Amino acid sequence: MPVAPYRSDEKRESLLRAATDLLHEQGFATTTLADVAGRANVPLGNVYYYYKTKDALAHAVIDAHLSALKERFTSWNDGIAEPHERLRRYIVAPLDTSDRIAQFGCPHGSLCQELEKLGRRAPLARAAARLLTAYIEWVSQQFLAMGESPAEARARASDLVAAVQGTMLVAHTLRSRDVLSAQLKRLANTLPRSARSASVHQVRSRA
Amino acid sequence: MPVAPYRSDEKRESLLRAATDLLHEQGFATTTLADVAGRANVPLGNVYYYYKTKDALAHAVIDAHLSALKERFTSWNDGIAEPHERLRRYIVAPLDTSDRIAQFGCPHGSLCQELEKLGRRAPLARAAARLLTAYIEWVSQQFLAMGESPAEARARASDLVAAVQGTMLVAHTLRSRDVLSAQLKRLANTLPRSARSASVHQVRSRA
DNA sequence: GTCTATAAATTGATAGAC
DNA sequence: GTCTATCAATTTATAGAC
Repeated sequence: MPVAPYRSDEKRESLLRAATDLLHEQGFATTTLADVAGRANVPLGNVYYYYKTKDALAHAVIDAHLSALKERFTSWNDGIAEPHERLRRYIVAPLDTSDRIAQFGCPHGSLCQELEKLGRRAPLARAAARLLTAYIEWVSQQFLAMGESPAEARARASDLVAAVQGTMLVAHTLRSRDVLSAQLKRLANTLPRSARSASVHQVRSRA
Repeated sequence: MPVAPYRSDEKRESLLRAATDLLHEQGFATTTLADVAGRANVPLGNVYYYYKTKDALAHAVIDAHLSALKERFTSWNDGIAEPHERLRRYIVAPLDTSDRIAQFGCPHGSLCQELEKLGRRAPLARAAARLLTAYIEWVSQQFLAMGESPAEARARASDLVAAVQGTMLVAHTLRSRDVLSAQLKRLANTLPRSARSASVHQVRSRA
């Protein structure tokens, strides 16, 4: 589906990358469009040609996060046979960028939390919430594939996503990569290999 | 230690209460001093007589949260004999205000997350972080009293606080009191009654 | 101590030349 | 499509009368 970007799309994507990083590092409220323009090496006035409002830019960031998330899920579904092992990979995934997560928190979770506070901009909050629900749905599918009942799978998924998110919050607040690492590893060890007679190899290639 | 408030302290406390509620509902960045003044029925200009800056007001809110937290810990230490039961009470405590937590998230955790983003106002972030560390320290003491080793107690405490915080984030994002309730109850059920030969009745009256 | 202006700074967004 | 200049609104903070 994605084609080679046109010349003008490069600028759009440069702005999107700058905004993605800045929303992670500084949050939505603190990040000004001048910040974004500056990091992307684009004059302030030109930002509005690509994104009509600040909200539209944030919305694009969230959409990009969601797309990337779904690609990761598809990749895990296709590349890892055991749902148990997929979940383990999900849990330890933050270790790939542990320094940034210790410094700035989870790029998805912190967006969810902050945007919920922006009362009149409810659409943005709803969009960010889809990031968390995407996690929960995918994790739930893995527990289903491990033989859990639908209700149990949903509950376990919600618990697990909460534990991962909470871990990132604590590690970020403590600014400690070590806490993040140790805690995620403990969390991975609590994973059951299967529920009862788990029918593995069931979910493939659906994010 | 607390004495009867003077007349002028009433206004100060009214502002503090308004700010506390608004920081929970709208976050720091979204809440204007005009909002606070309005909710406290105080003219905008008068706010600055009691709190020199917005940061000073937020700092007072955090200090008040921390004091309230420590009182709660002391109350639990003194009123509940079993550390295991103290932890259960900690876990289900959010159910006392489940509606507000489902709507606005954890008043402590969301402050931590948001204030971390305000780069140049680092002192505020550090102050908010003390809320989370206060939880972790108290929980750690309970695990110690249950016979865990210091290292294990610290790890378990970090895990438990993360799980509770993550649960509030997920429930808030899903805006679901039911998710909050069910998930916290499951979490409470994972509590061990003791480690090995737990020497209970050890920690009392120290927050 | 209280309150009404209003200053000063920031920032989202636009106009309009090129 | 690009970029400079600027508007308009918001908001922290202060001045100064009472």
